[in-house]
Amino acid sequence: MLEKKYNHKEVEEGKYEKWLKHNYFKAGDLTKEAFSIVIPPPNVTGKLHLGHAWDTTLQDIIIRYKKMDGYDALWLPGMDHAAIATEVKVVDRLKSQGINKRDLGRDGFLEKAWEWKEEYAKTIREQWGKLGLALDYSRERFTLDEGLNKAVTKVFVDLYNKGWIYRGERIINWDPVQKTALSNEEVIYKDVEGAFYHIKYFIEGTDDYLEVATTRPETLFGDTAVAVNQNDERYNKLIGKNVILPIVNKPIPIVGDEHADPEFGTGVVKITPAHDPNDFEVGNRHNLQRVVVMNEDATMNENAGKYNGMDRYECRQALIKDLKEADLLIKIEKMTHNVGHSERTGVMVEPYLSKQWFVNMKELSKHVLENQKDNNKKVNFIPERFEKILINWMSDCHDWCISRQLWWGHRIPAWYKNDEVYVGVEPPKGDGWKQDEDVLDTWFSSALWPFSTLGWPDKTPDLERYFPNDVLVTGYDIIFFWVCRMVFQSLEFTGKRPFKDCLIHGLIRDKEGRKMSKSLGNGVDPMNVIDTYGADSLRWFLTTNSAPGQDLRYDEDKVKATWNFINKIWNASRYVLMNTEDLKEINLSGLTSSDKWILTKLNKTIKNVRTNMDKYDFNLVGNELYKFIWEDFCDVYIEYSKVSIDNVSTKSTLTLVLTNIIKMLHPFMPYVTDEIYDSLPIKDAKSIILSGYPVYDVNGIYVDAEKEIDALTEIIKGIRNAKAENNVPKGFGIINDLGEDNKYIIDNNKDVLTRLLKCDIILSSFEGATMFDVVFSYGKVTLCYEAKENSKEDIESLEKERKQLEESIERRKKLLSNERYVNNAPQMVVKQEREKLADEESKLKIVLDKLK
RNA sequence: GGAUGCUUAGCUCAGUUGGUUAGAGCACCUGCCUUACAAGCAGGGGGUCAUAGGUUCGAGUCCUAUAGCGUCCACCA
Repeated sequence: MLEKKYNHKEVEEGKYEKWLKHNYFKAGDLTKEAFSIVIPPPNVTGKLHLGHAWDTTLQDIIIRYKKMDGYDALWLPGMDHAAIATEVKVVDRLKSQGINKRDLGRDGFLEKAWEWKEEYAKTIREQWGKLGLALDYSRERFTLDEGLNKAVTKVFVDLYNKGWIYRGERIINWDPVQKTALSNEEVIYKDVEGAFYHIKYFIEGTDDYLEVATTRPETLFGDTAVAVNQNDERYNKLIGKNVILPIVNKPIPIVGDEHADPEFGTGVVKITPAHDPNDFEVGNRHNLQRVVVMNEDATMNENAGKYNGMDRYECRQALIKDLKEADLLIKIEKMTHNVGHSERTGVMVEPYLSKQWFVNMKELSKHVLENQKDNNKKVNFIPERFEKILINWMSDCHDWCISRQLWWGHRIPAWYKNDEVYVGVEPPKGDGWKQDEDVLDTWFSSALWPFSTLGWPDKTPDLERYFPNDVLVTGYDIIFFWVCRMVFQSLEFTGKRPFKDCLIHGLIRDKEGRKMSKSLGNGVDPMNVIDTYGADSLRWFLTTNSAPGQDLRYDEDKVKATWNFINKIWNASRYVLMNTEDLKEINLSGLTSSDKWILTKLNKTIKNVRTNMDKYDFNLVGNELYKFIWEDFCDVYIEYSKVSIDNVSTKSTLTLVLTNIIKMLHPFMPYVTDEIYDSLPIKDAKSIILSGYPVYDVNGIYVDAEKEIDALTEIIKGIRNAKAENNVPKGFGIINDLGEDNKYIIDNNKDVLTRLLKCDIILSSFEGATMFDVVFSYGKVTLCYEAKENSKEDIESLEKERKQLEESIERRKKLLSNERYVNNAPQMVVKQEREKLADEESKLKIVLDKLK
């Protein structure tokens, strides 16, 4: 028997360990149809946050649903090495211990990084356990493990051999703290207070100058031209002449290029091909030299002359001072502009000319776009609109810079000897070859996650069976740098989409709608929520409180409300268990009308729940279940069942309905439903996880009983309402005036009525006191009680009701006299409209009587 | 500049293929310790669905425009 009150801590204690011990999460039953999900691997950089809890709970719901519904459902766990993110953290930790990364050397550092990984992997696994996730740990993978390295290497070598991976000098986003290249996606743009420095560039051999406006004066040493627009009449006659580069006193050409916008700034742009991506392009068009003026740590190099060795900002100040003194600075104009910062180290990114590896995206993205046109092969986004992010990104994507000057990651399988380059799975034969020092972008390995985790490139049975995955669940924020890349790599290397469905959810925010972040300190630790309210409450809150693809605000009150809901379920279960201890078997012969009614509602609920589960519309499932459990089952059926609780049919119905309720709830609330299931007098499986998901049964629909009890419930509600509004005293009676066809509704349910209404008796007639009718669409019930004067408030409320009824009747009459409405609207709708009208007309009559 | 989401009750949000006086939770008011549950039960109040047009017999729902809030991408010498 269950404890008197729901105690989430007691309920959840030890259950996960029990599930693991029984191997309930292990996939591989070949007699069943396969279903698979791979977890989006969390970074091993820290603890899981609420966003992870949301994302993984959604997946757990799907997996548990499919398992119960007879599938061999695999949920494959794993984590991401998160190259730069982790390396930054490990470096920081070493620094706090007084250790420098370079002093450790590559192997020594990697040892520390692996220690870090093990530490955080352990924390993450514990958190998964607290959330109750049905993960198959026998298949856990890591993006840097041996198998994945094999996959990564093969992909790199194959793409290289196709000519789609190349090495080249480009302007890349350079992180001068971590001393590595970054991809565009690793750069965060922020508004920064800066200035436009207007500098004189004298035209060679004259006293005239061009006014050049720049936000980055320190890059001046790398200027190899200034550009003006060909159509800019102010300057175009100067094209071909030279200007003298200030401070350096070296002539550089004036070129005509469309990059110079006459409307912007002064219309004259200094061209620094080695430090600006646009200037790089201009440089290519005009064959300009590329002069790098900074070192890897963003200090100035020898090309900066006397500023050599200064930090870039230090140099800026010194240079401005010198320009001022030389009367070369015209003005400094304050402005805010958007500047890129490294996502991980926060430092301002330096556009930097360097030799990096790139993936040419042209063919790869073309395949994705073509594939999305085929309904049988495409990735189905849910909600559909998120497909646009994929399409947009694939239609206009730049080459992908994949090399990183880090140690923590997959090392690039390229070797160099003098001018020779070798790329291959195995190191080259012979002496003198030196392997590339760099590693690959972390997304290069996570892009292969859906198939590399299943054994690819080997043809393993798991790959055969569980690929493509059935669904991938992730937030919209990483569609473009993860989902997109999985799609093109999968199409390229397996010939198939990585997953059939891609379920997208939003971001979790704080109560005020702000993003949760460390700097705001508004983050909520899911483990604290679990401690206070239980994993079941958290899970239900996360998955039933927003529409698909929409953001979600964390609201503790709602988690609390969920706890109350679970407590309600708990108590309803106690009621059922208390009354069914002696039940030996489910026996549905001799069902009462209310038994049939709840079975009918149950069946309809099952149907709707399944439909919405299949659409991943868990918010609707939540509404459906909440309403069915709290209103239909608790408020109505349990109350009605109290008059027939000695019947085996009622005991059986209670057990059956409760069993189905907790089964439908199980994917959302695994712990409490497991606990209740184990307490049931009659069970169909060893554990709720192994039991079947409820199935809609056409024979379980009792139309007449449904109508009868719906009507009865409406009558009870109507009388309660009338009672409350008219201050009807306790000892009142009612007369059954429902008419011949409907009389049975009251006659058959006298016990229920007297119990719930607390009325003395059901009368055949009543004399000598006040009576009034409560009217329903199928007849009326007369309330009989000792009369009292209408109070002022009563009259006011009656007048209000009269007004409302009159207006409503007017509206309906008008509608029904509209021929086009009557002819075009569905007959059912018109019929209902007529019934409502009749209903209101008789109600109005009563109100008018009372007002007399 | 391009794309995209949102605007519904005091607050947070639902609202299926258009069906006719719009739903939930929390909050609020009234009455109840009724043997599953007072973290509960019963009853109630509260919204011209951002604005303006349009399509339709009928619009919260479809179309167009506008406003406000938010997000992403690109550019920013």
